[in-house]
Amino acid sequence: MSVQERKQRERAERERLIVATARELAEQQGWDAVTTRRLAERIEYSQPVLYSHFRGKREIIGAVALQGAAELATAVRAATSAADRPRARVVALARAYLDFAARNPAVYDALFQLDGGLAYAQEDTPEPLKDAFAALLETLGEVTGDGVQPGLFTEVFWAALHGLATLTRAGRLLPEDAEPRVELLVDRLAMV
Amino acid sequence: MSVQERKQRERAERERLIVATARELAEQQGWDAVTTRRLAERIEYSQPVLYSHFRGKREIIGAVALQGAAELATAVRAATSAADRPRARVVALARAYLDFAARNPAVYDALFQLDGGLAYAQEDTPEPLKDAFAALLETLGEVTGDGVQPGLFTEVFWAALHGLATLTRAGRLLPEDAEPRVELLVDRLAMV
DNA sequence: AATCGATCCTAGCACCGCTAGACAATCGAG
DNA sequence: CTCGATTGTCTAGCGGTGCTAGGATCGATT
Repeated sequence: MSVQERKQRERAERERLIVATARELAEQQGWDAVTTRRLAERIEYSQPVLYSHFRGKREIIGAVALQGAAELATAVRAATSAADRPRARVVALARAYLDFAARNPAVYDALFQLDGGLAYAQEDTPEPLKDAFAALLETLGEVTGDGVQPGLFTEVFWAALHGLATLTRAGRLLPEDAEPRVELLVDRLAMV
Repeated sequence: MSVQERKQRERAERERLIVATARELAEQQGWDAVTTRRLAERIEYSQPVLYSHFRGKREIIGAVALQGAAELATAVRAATSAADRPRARVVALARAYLDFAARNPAVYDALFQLDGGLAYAQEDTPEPLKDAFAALLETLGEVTGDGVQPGLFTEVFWAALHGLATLTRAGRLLPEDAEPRVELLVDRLAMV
């Protein structure tokens, strides 16, 4: 029995290695550089091994995305829990979100820009994604204002953050004015 | 002389054909399906002809993007000019923007999602892009509110719209609630 | 120790963006 | 009108991509 268990452990370990390597390579040189050949070479296995763990490249992207979603949720919760007043919590949330996107561009791309084959806003949405949204909802729910559904408010606030994150990263917005943009967004959207 | 002129005209015509075909193909089957081979086949020329008009595929995407920017600006101006009160203009702007993104997903991708090799937020930004931003600024400038730069406000509002557009298109937001999201966004962000 | 199943790799498919070089059509000079 | 030069286009091919079939090899079990 323990032989099989060891094999399973090694297999799981190798799968982690694949995801970590893909993520690392993507952060270093962009997702375009993450080819199955390069990835296989880095983990020191041949290409087909990748396909014994994942259906294809998109599933590898999806795995990185799920990892990122969990980290994003953690980062947001850590930032908001450190602030005591509602407005400060929202500001902290916004900063943490944009900071995460800026520091982990490849992961953010895997989450929201690339096709990782993940289902969103549905019944079978993976848990980490639902939880990341929940992390936003926890803080934004208390500044939603009257007559508005917290879920709807969170979607709009999230969309605004997402827009800022992607447009900034794509060079459409200059990063210098990031802070006043956050201030403006929070001042107007959040009912504090 | 007129022979050369005719050739130039034919060349320009063929260039339009390339851009139009690329756009059409992208809208029909997505940008992944826009390969140089398929594109060449559709315009009934060989691949290298494409490279006598554009440096490469990204420049073709860029050409579609510029076309889209001009149309977006037109659509926004048409929508806003049909409304008489400031709030109605902002709502019309938001609807027109999201509508454009929903109706021309491939063009919207070329503009903001893909790499078309275009410069943004800079000195040498192509005119259509600057003009599209100007179209937003014209309407949003009058609802910016005190103590805020219209440019900054426009960036934030635009980012929110962009976020809604992309997240909706990617299946991250359900399209059913689009209208209340717009209402919420305008109610909160615009100082009417 | 022999067997047999799991595991992995080599080799290759069809496709991608892009380009060198051959070829044909057209133009201008004599 | 002829002939060389120029312009335009195409065929063929390069190195790369994601992905997979099929053979080889290894190791656990009998």
